[in-house]
Amino acid sequence: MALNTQKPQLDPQYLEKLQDYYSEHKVIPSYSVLAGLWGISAKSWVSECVKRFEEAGFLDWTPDKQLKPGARFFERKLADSTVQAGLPNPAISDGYDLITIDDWLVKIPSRTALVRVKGDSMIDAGIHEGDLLVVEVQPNANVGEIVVAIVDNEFTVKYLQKERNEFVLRPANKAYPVIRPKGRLEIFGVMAGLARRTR
Amino acid sequence: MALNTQKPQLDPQYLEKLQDYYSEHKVIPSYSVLAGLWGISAKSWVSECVKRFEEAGFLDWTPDKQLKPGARFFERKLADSTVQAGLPNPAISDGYDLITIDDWLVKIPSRTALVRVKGDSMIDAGIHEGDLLVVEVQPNANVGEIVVAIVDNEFTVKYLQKERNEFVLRPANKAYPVIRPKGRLEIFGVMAGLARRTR
DNA sequence: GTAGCTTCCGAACATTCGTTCTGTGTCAGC
DNA sequence: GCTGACACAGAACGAATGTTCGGAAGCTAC
Repeated sequence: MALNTQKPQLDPQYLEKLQDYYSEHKVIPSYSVLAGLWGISAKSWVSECVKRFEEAGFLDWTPDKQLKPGARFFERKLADSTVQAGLPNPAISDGYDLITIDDWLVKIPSRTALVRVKGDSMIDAGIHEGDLLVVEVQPNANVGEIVVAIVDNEFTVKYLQKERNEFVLRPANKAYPVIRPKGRLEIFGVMAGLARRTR
Repeated sequence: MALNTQKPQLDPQYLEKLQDYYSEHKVIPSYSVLAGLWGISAKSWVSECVKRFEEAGFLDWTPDKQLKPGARFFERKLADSTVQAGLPNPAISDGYDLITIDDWLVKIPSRTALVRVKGDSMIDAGIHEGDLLVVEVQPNANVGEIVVAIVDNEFTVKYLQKERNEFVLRPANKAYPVIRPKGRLEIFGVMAGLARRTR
């Protein structure tokens, strides 16, 4: 006997279609538009579905009672490589975790900044030009960490190292020289992750 | 004599308040809420201001005539990283503030999956073990693209290449061999980006 | 069978939406 | 002092919104 799941069913395709719509327009549509999007012809049924998505945490309401994305709206499925059984159909298998990329990358939102990477001086550390560096903003760092420092009023991403009791910035690319700052080394923050877009 | 600027004035504070509202709720509010937000007591005037923001490219309309963020909505005021003295406020990515990292990486949510990278066979492409690969799920790909293929019931990330009219999977690491699949090559999707956590 | 769910449709309805139109106060230019 | 912009307020109005309710199918269980 199957145990009572308690939760009413909700069509994952509905959520996907709404997510696609949102990612295109950056707005949640009205019930009548949603009806068209989902192939439903009764607003009353849309209302019911919305309620379920709300209870599941995918949708929410503004203080002004307008529909908005909920906490779990931006979750993505994480395909587990080991448990894959031949079938390329992702809809069926249950081997998915759901996570949001932002939550995974950013631990302390208030102290986190994003910096666009310029140049290829850190290529050997797998940091490419155009990457978005996730930086935890703090005024100091440990030797060996990848830091974002401010040199000549510009951001620089480098390894932090020590050389004869002085801090130096070492690139991860033999074509670039080690930077030995004259005065105090000004650190903007420490690398906590990165995001890259390739398509 | 000043030349006629043509463009009517529009209060930058209005835009900022709307951006703040949006970044909190991820939705554009109605005219009456906007009126409250802007300290205006006539919807007619809100309508006029919206028109101006629309003409300036900050707001736009969905095909269903709903108000939505325009192309320039996510622009940042130039708090440029290069001109910054001392402590910059989180000077982000070139003039643009992202809604979320997720939004930057994922274009079609319903066809996007995340795959955890195993091994270092793509290290020369800047793909490290443990990285989260953003994959657009599709059954075929172009030569030269980085694909996620299913080989022996496991996900493999490799370059897709052609060799004597046969598809092969080439790693980006000289220590690994080229994979020449026996039968049909089963492609799970194409790499669209990646996320890495280093801390 | 029939009883009880669940899924979905359709109409009715008050509320809210955005537009339009008129009116008021202020400032600039002549 | 008059005129014309411009920035806003306020009312009026049809259209669109989301909710409620009643009912028609379909499936399951007994």
